[in-house]
Amino acid sequence: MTSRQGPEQGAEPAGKSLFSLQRREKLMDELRAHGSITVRAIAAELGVSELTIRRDVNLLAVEGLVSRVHGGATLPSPLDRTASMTRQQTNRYSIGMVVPSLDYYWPQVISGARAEADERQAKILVRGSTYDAADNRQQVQALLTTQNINGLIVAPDTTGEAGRELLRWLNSLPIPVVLAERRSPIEIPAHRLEWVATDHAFGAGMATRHLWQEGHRKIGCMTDSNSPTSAHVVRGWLQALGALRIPAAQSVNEDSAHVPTSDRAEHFDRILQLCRETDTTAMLVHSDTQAVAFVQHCVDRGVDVPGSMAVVGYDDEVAYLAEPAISAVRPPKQYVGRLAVQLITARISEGPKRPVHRVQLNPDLIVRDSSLGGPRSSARALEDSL
Amino acid sequence: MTSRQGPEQGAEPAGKSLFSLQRREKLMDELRAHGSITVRAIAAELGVSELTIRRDVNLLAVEGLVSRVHGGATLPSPLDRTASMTRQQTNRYSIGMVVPSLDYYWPQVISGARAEADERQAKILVRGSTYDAADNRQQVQALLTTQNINGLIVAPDTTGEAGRELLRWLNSLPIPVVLAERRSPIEIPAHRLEWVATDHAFGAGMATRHLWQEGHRKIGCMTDSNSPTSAHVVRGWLQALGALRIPAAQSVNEDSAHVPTSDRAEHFDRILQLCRETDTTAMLVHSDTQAVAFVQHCVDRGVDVPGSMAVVGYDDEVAYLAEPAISAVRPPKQYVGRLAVQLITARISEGPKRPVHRVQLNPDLIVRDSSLGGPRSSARALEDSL
DNA sequence: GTCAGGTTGTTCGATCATGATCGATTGAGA
DNA sequence: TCTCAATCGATCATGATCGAACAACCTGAC
Repeated sequence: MTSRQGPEQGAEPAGKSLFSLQRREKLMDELRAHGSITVRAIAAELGVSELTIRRDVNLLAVEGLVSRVHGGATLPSPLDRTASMTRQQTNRYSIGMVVPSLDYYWPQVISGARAEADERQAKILVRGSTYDAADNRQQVQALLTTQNINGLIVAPDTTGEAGRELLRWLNSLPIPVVLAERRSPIEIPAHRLEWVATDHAFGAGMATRHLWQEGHRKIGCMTDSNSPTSAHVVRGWLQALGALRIPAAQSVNEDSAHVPTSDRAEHFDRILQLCRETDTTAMLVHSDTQAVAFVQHCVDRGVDVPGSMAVVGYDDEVAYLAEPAISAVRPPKQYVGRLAVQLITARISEGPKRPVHRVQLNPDLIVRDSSLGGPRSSARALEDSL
Repeated sequence: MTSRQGPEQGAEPAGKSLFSLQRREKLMDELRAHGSITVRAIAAELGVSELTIRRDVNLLAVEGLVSRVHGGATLPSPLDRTASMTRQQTNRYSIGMVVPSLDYYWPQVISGARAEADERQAKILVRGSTYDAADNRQQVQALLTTQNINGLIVAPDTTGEAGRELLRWLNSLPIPVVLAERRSPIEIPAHRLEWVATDHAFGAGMATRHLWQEGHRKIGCMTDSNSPTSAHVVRGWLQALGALRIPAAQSVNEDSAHVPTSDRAEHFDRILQLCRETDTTAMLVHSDTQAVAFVQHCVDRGVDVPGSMAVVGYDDEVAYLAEPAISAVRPPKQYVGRLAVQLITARISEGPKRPVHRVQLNPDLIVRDSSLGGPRSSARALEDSL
């Protein structure tokens, strides 16, 4: 509603008179930028009398937003004895949240975010989107224009030129932005973006090492390149193979992204065939739903799990439902949501002086039956069973 | 983010006068960093009379925030009978902290950690060590056996086999461990180690891009391979060169680690010579102390800074002291300490269910005079001046 | 037009922060 | 234990800053 001028008011000290609210905003900006202000300097800069500024400072001090000192004000300091003891104000922020899916993975992230927001008396406004940059932007835009939000948590598509452009745009928004389960590239244009993401490469590595420790010496990987997670899983798997001195070139690495459900059985048969040919006795399967289907297929084909084919799923939504129950890597989804809210609220209250935070969380490995015991009678069993 | 900052800012002696509250905060910072202060030193540093400092100390002593001693003040000691008995209940946690240096870089990290610990009613026990794995271990061992600590913050040597072994040992300790300004490798044996570290590569990249934007097209790098930071600085610099399409192979990249002070002038002359030969008009210099010496040398040799040689220092301890004042990358040291304490206390109270956190913080670029304006008359001026 | 309510500016005595002086006190070394 | 230099605190002077009271101004409602 109020049209703001440029970042610096520039040449007109006494130009358009600001409303008191804008004055106080400006004052807080200066304060956050420099850590302190003098009444005199601000009064001169805004072209108002010092008394007016003093009144503003008093007002802000009552709200606990600044500490009054003789001659000016500083950021609230614990040394400030006059600080009101009623710390927890009606500090309610509105935080927008745009996630690419409302039925897979993200509900738990949202739940974590909501829990944290409750504790901080903030409100979360969620919008579902897709895994597509254009739609991401549309949803964010909708939040920005229809709601009055103080910060944004978003899990955008970061791939391709559209993804990079989207990141640049997010980086330039006037409100703080935190990416969830996404990283900003090292490029400068996104230098303000903070993020919290699960270290999926670590998780994949952990799963691979677990299979190795159980006795498997050929470990394959089944991916779903539809998901942005898959690239990290493959990276972690390859890294682990390297560390374990397993030749990656001969390892089974199949993608199921574009296999229609009708061809799934055939697809799995081909993978089992590949495993037999390469003596592969264990598979890391991205998306546990896929893992459940794969284990089911193995059981149907008489392939013993885990005796002839050990399976670790990546992600842990339904892995426990299979028979046998599937070991799975479990990303700390609740914590991702919680942390995103923590980052955004801290950023809103501390301003740009706070350094940009980028957090990785390690997933857990939940060991169930599908990966225990090591290969039994090696590839023979698998061969016999077919 | 990049912030423009006048010459007066920070801790310079005769700079802008601070408010009393800020003085007291600064005083507490110093106190937390070093454990004690002298009235004289603080008075000199802040450019105020000793009486003023004494008054501040009295004030803080009345609030129980310091213990007065003859000539200065110390952190509140239980032996101090004058302390108001309004103290809260006993500390909830004791946190050990082992840092490789007590006079460079780390005091500010300690100060941040102590400040955060105060707010969480925890106690920090600091031990100075060296940049050597064996001594790191000894100091940690000493803390473990002589004190009853609930968690450990440590900045160990992570290089070589000794470093890896040390990390394995730290990972296996029965108490939570957080690394400060160090990362654990992707290796599994350190999978429980959490860390918080400045993204020095990002900082170096930011500095390089800043120089590029100022018009420099050949940007060199001077390192100090004694420091564990240097490798990251070089990495960030090279990355940025790549992104800016500056050929790295022909770029000046010199190390000053093993140059004795006596040969320094000669060493700098050689670097200037190299810059002339390669048309290099800007240098990123690791450790701002080195940058100060380098700028001094340039001025002595009649090389105009920033006209003929622009300089950005890495680290911002003394960069503002040079003439001209040196632009510098400033790591968020206070925040590193704060965050380390946050991580360790959260880990202690939430237990192993909490996922492993690994946090990177971005440094700031403080732009001063030594890098502004771009190359003037290119390499000619540099050549003429020699 | 007028009046109420809000915001801003001016004046001036009160208050505050700081430094200088100078005895009183302290404590480390002889 | 003694001594002496360093440190401390009471007091005052000075200049800057603050706040109460009132005046001026703007705005919108009736």
